[in-house]
Formats: sequence, structure tokens, C-alpha cells
Amino acid sequence: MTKVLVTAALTYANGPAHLGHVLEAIQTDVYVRARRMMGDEVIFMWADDTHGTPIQIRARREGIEPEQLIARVYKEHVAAYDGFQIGYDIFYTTHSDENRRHAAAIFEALRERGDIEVRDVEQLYSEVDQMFLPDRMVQGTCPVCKTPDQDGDSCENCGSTYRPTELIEPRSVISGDTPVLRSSEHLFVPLARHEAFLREWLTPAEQGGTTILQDSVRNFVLDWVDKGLRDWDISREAPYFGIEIPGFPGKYFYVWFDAPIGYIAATEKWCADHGQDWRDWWKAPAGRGEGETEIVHVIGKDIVYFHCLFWPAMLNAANYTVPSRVQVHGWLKVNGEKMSKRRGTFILANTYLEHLDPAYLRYYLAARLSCNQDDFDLAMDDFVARVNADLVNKAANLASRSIKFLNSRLGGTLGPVPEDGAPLLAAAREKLAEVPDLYRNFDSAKALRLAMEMAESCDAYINEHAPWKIIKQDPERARAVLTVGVQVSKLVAAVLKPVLPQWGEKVERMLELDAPLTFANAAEPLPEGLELGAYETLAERLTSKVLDQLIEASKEDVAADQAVGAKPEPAPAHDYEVPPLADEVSIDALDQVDLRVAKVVGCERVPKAKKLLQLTLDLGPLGQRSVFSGISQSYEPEQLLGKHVAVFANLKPRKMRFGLSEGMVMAAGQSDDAVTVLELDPRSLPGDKIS
RNA sequence: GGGCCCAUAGCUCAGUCGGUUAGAGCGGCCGGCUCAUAACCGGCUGGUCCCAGGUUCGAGCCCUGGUGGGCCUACCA
Repeated sequence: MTKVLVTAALTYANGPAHLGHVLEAIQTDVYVRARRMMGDEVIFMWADDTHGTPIQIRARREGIEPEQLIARVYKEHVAAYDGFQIGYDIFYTTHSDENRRHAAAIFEALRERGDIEVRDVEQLYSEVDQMFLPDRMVQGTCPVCKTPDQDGDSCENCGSTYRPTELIEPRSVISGDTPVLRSSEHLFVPLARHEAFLREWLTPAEQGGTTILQDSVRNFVLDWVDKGLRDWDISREAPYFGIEIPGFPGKYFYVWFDAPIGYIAATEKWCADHGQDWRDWWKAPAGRGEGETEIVHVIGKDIVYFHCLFWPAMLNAANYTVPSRVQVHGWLKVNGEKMSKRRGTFILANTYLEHLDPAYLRYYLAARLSCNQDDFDLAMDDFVARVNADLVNKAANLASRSIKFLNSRLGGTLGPVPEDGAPLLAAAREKLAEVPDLYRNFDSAKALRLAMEMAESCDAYINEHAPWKIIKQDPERARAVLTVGVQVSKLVAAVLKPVLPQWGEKVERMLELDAPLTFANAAEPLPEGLELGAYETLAERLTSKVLDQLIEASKEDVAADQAVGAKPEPAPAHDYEVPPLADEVSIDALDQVDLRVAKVVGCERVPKAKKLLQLTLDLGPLGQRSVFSGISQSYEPEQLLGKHVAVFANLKPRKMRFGLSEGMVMAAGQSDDAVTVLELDPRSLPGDKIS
């Protein structure tokens, strides 16, 4: 039996899990469940990644300690992943004794080899924040092209890169404070010394290597090695929420040093709880044979650098088991775009769970995920169509029509497999035989496609022999035909089970199986005379209405998360100017300007105009009006449709080149591409006076 | 600037070693059926295989150069 240790990337504990995290969790979970169904001994080790500056900043913003933040987020993450039925063995934390010990052990091993160098580094330090500022926490004016408000590492205007210390007028993103240059000692790992090992680890199978990587990933990493490996700075100065480096008081491991060690810490904790020895997993030779461990990491393409260079090198240097496989996936996009908080496509895991069954997303993701690292587009209409077509119309329908018919009209007893049904069943079993290797190679898309083909051809067979007609003359023949449907439903359930565990369990009950489905026992025929259990609904139709609700709820939930703790922030430094206040006036002045509530009922771009949108406004009893507004660089027309806005309603109509404008929509902002329209509570009544 | 990856029907994807007229599912349109969750069946619809060259008797597939998208990285090939 192969020992397999699988991990999904540790979830960063500075906020709730979103569907991007869920994609990886599901891909990993499907793999783990499938390998268990192959008979492998698999443990799924997982944890929260709890250290580093972003955690400190988030905690500070909320006015709590980092420990409180990570404890709360931990619960949220566990709830989210449990909700998606992720079958991890342990979800641990990098803020643990186990992690401190293994980090220290790996560090000591590196030090004994002479793989730790100490050098002075000059960095920006903020007196107000009392900390060294990472590159991304500094903004200032680009030293090359003088564009203001650029990040600490590169300029988005001229594209040049630089050190944060080169910025003109640098300031802390956290407090707005002007940081000063300060020197401190940092610890470095000279990665170049590990080049020989890394080249060996990266060797493709055709050349005798054993590590499984996607070709694109391997090329990618080899390219870095070829360019020359740079020293890796593994230390950060206090205050830093993390693990203090043994022998270097006031210095902490950079979060990316201790994060992957969390895989080991989780394993040790799990082993302690289950009477096992973690050394059997992390001190065994890497490999797929007896007495060896196969370590499989599932990660997103953003962290290949850490998992395919530093991590194997560290493990090897410290004599731990190195990964056998790193499986890389792309980003989750929603409706063809990066997840957007404004459009409601930034969907939190827990928001999803409040609105729909995790089975839908599990199926849809698995049905489209394969071994590549392309980005994954979750298109809502395709989601609905695919789930209904495959899961409901094909797979569930086959089981439903077969089992229900047998139960209601033939006493619920299976017959023999008829001669004309045997080839179909044999073909389906041949397909099943391909499935383990497909799952083993993360090609769940193809595995599920095979399941749908099985269901489809069996469905055609039943249609052809129309048991509902035959039953009158030859009930036993009808029974035999439907028996094929049940036999194939068992095979389909086996393929679906890693993706839809509950589906598998329902079929196990309906078919009165005495052992849970595996790929091996799924191929065994169901015995003639078997008495079926009651039919259980396998999948219900998905409607796009539910998804619309999900999108709406996501907007609110994301806003709520961002608002958490936003208030305790002391008056922040402002990096923009506003016009001075006008002279004081009496309240009578307000009477001159008649502001009204208006609902946007029409909105379109004005051809040939650079900035104009033409709005049709409904002012309730006051009727409709046409108003031009110079906001097209900030709004797409459809964004405004249906919104309630404030309109300067007694403004003298003005003839413009493109038509008559009968009012003025209130908006804020100084530059053309950053205008925001005043949106009113949708409960307000069109035409009502604003005062 | 350099590197890597991706591109086939409206959508999701197959397409073997280079071999006939490039396929499937979904969608759309028309008709039929009903055991089954508006399921199911038949028919129709749908393609500049990203573009341009090249190799070949023959290219979706191989080679070169481009375009678009994604990612990484930086005076180094």
C-alpha cells in the first residue's frame, strides 16, 4: 500500500476564505478521496498560515491582538471548508509548538551546513508604526519618472523598478508616517549552493527523475535555476508576528520560511493524536514504494517559487522527505474577470454555503479541472447549465428512472443482466478502469466525462427497449432492462463519489452495498435478486435565480468584512487635496436648490462624446427627464441602471451639443476617471425632495 | 526588455503516430415521446482549428514568425 501525504496550500489567516481557496480545496479533496478509493493510505494535512506583516496590520486595524485574529479566522476557515465537505485529516496552524520546533530544526540543520549567512541590510523604518516596512507597505514618488503615489518596488507609470529606499518622499501605507533609513542584520540562505540538488529534483521522468511536475511548471522553475539562484532573506526584525529565530533574539523567521513547515507541524500533531510517528511520513525516503512516502502538494500558480525552490532545498538540506509531486492550478475567475468586490463576484466561501449546496460547485469545478494550470472561469450561466445537464438530466435521471420503476412496479428486485445489455455494461466497466489513473493525474474532468458517457449510453439502451411498454407482456424482460440501468448507476456513482461523497453514500444505501464503494468493488456486478432500498433524490435542479441572490449577498458580505474594525483607525494621512470650504450661508440658500430623488431608468453612452452618459431619470409624479452627466469614464451605463440618485432638479435646462439636459446628477470627485455618483437608499421615493 | 504557458462550434472540451468529409456534450430551432426531477428521442443549426509563412503526397497536430490573453522576471541569457 502506498503512503501518500497530500496538502493544499495553507490558507492565509488575514481574512475569510473565498471561492479561490475553495477551488484548491476541492481539487485536493477530490484527489484525496479518489486515491483512498484506489486503496492508498492517504493523509490530507492542512493548516492556517498565521504569521507575517499583513496579519499584524489587520489585527491592528481591528484593534485586537494577532492571536485573537487568527483564532477567529481559524474558526471561519474550518467552518467554510467543512461546509464544502473537504475531507482533511487535520486543519492545524503554523502558530504552534510543533511548527516552532520544526522551523528551529530546519534552521539549525542549515546552519550546521554553513548555509546561513548574516549581512547588514538597509531598510525603511517607521517610528510611528515602530517597524520596518516591507516593500508593499511603502509608497512614494517614483525616482525615475517622478509619478507620485507609487508602490515601494515598482512604478506603474514608467515600469521601472527600484528599492523602496530610492523613493522620493516615502511614506508608510499604514500610518502615513515618513520612514527613516535604518540598518539591521538579516539572515540569508545562499540558495545557489543547492543548485545541484534542485536540478536533480527537477529532472523529468524521461531523464530518470522522479518528481512529478507539469511541464510548464518544470520549465518555469528551471528557468529560475538557469538564471542563477539568489540568496534568500529568511529573517525579519521585531516586531513581527511569527517565530523568533533561535540564537538571534529580536529576529523572526520570514513567514514564507515557516509557512510550509506547517505541513510538517500538522502531520506531527495528527500523528500524536492517532498513535503514529511523524517520522514515518517526513523522514522516510521519497517515493512510491514500500516504506517510502509520496508527498503531494497542491498549490496555486502564485506560490510555485516557494514550493519548487526553497521548500525542496530546505527539506533536503535538513534531511526531511522531499515532495514527489507539486500540482499547480490557475486562478479562479468569475464571469470571465478577476473576482471583483464591486460586481459581487468576490464570493466568500461562507456566503456561497448560505445560498446553495456545495455539491454543485464541487461538481462543476471537478468537471472542468484537469492537469493544466490555466485560469478557471466560473461563468454563472455555464455553471447552471452544466450542473443540470450532467448531474440532473444524465446521472441522477438514470438512477431515478431505473430504481423508481423497479421499486414501484416490479417489487424492487434486480433481475439478470440481459444478453443485449452485457456489451454496454462491459464498455462501462472498461471506462471505469481508466478512472483511477485519471484521478491520480488530477484529470477529474475526463473521469467525470466518462461517467456521463456511461450514463448516456445506458439511458439510450433503456429508451430503446422501453420497459414501460414491455412490462405488460413480459415483466421479467422489463426487469432485466432496468437492471442494466441500476448496474450502470453503480459504476457512475463510483466515479462521482470522490467529487460527490453523499451521492456515493446514497447509492450505497439504495443498492444495499455491504461495503463503501471503491474503484475495485464498483466493477463487481450486483447480484440477481437484490432488493433495492428506497429511492433517495440524488441531485436537484439548480436555478440561476439562486445565483443572482448569491451575487447580491456577496456584495454585502464583502463590504461587511472590509468594514470590520475600520473605525479605530486614527485620522489617516491624506494623500489628496480637496477645494476649501465655501463661505457660510443661511439655511435659506438651500431653498434655491431643489434636490430630488430620481431613479435611473435609462442610461447610455453618448456617441462621440468623451465623458458623457445620457441618463433617463424617473422623478415619480414629476415625470421623466433626460440628463447628461460627464461620468462615463467612471461608470459603465449598466452600473447605474435602477439606482436612486440625487438630481439638481430646478436647474435651468441647458442645450448641449447632444441634446437638452434637464437637470444635473450630484457626484463627487475631481478627476474625470474617479467620479462617484451619489447613490441614495433604494427605499427612497423618486421625486421626493432632498433636504 | 527577456522567459514560460494558453488559443478547435455561442459555451465546456475531445481530436491517437501527421492520414478520408474536424467530433461530442450543452445551447438554439423544428418535430415526437412520457418509466424518469420540464427529464427523454429524432432531425436541423452551428467551424477562417488565432493569423501568416514553411516542411510534407498530406498539417488542427511538426517548424519559423506574428497577434491576443495569462503568469513570472529584470539590464541577465
